[in-house]
Amino acid sequence: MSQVAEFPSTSEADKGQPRTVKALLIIRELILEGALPPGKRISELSVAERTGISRTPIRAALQRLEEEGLVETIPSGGFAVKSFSQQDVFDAIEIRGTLEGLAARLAAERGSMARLGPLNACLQELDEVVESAIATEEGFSRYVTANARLHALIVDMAESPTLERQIERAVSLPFASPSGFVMAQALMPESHRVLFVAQDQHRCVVEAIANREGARAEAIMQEHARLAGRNLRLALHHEKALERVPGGALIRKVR
Amino acid sequence: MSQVAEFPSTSEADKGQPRTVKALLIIRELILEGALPPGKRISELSVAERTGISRTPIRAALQRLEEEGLVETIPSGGFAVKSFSQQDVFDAIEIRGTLEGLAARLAAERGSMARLGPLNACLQELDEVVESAIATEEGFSRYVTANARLHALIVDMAESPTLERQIERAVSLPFASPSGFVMAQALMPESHRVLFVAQDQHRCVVEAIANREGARAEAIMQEHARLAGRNLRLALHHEKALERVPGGALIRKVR
DNA sequence: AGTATACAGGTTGCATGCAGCAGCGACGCT
DNA sequence: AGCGTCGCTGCTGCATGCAACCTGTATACT
Repeated sequence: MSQVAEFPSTSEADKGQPRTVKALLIIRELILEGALPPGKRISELSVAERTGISRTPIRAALQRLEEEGLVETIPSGGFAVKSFSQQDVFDAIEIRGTLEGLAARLAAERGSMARLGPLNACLQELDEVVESAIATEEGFSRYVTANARLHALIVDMAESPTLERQIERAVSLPFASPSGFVMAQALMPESHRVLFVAQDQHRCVVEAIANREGARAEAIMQEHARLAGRNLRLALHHEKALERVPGGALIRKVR
Repeated sequence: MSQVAEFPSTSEADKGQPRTVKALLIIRELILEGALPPGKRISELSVAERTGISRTPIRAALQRLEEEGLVETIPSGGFAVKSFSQQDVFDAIEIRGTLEGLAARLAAERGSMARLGPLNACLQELDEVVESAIATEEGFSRYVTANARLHALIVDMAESPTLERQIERAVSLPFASPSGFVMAQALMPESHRVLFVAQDQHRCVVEAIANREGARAEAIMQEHARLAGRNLRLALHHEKALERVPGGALIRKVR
């Protein structure tokens, strides 16, 4: 895990990025893949050596990661990898559901119906993935992409930059993201059917938005998020599955 | 506006603070009081000169302010003061209401009833302020303090650090805070009675929490936040009142 | 006259030096 | 032997130097 010269999969399109962004991506990746264990202090110098970037941008990246919630400051100075109780994760999911619910309601109340086109297209793509290719690894991958896009489209339709920012932040805890547990589901046959339920909710929420049924859209979206909570509960009993959850290593086994 | 040697009211207890925190407080104050007009680029060097702090901590403070949402990055580099449409402000208030509503529901569902003591004490203090001293300037000030404490106690009772963080962030836009418009109300007689309504909602939400009526607590808290929206609407017609809203200078007159 | 170009000033992004502090280990004292 | 104290090492927080970049202006050319 401690290759000295090379660093994780941030290979593509790193060249033009400013150093700070590069450092942010690298450190986030290191944390999520578990290379930096929770609770451990992150030495600026060691990261600087491993990445060839000087301490200044690394420091900046760590500050941003603290805002994201992945690291925390140590009273005596510096930063440490944060860890999360299971309750924390459930709460994060509930928060996302609440905010996405608000987005869905606003989309229903004030969204421009012109946006329904892309939404429906996205729905249809998800349908195809769920119906046909869901058994394959690549199918899950496609599902994750399309699922993320659908959620983004709904948030867009709310037309509230403030809300968008807030949701972005809520989702920056990766296991709270809409796609957080999908890849884990590939390993848990008993949760395959959850995808059908999820897709049904997708259809219902879009229908509710189209009908300007704000309260309904909100309620569905909240319940939709709770599916992730159920998957988390399942994954907590599957060691292998939890490994596939981004940032799963940060979840404390004992609460 | 450009006093060279001195800076705003950050006089008390600055000595022991690290430079970064000091810079953060100073810059935030400069923005909120309107010394740095919205849209204007914040020159690191000029702030450094005005504060006597070097560029490094100033830069760090600006990054944090960007996360808070008070400044934004300029594509060509550096930071600028952000401005907000009226819709942005309403949305920010709605988001706070949603999150505080979630907090109230969680407090009702899983909060420890031992926490009701301080809550009721706080309620009583608010009662006294509202009944007697509300006509005076100092009365409003006391109201702001106690109101902030009540809101904080409710959030505490939800016992969710994640949610607490998220609410902290939502409230970092100062005009979205529970106390954002209270000081403005002092200047708007027609909104005095709003305080009675607000206090009634305080009582009701605590009662709902005590009875473990989660849905009721959530709904009341959401509606409670919308009072701030009504005050905003009033304040937008009172030039003087808007001046008393922290960060009021950042709200664009035209949407 | 209008436009394009080149130059200059200022500003950021980054690297690095330095001082101060916290943590840790070893040594001496009781 | 146990405990307290001293010294050291490594680290962070901050200051500053430097190069690249963007912007704005003035000039020259069409």
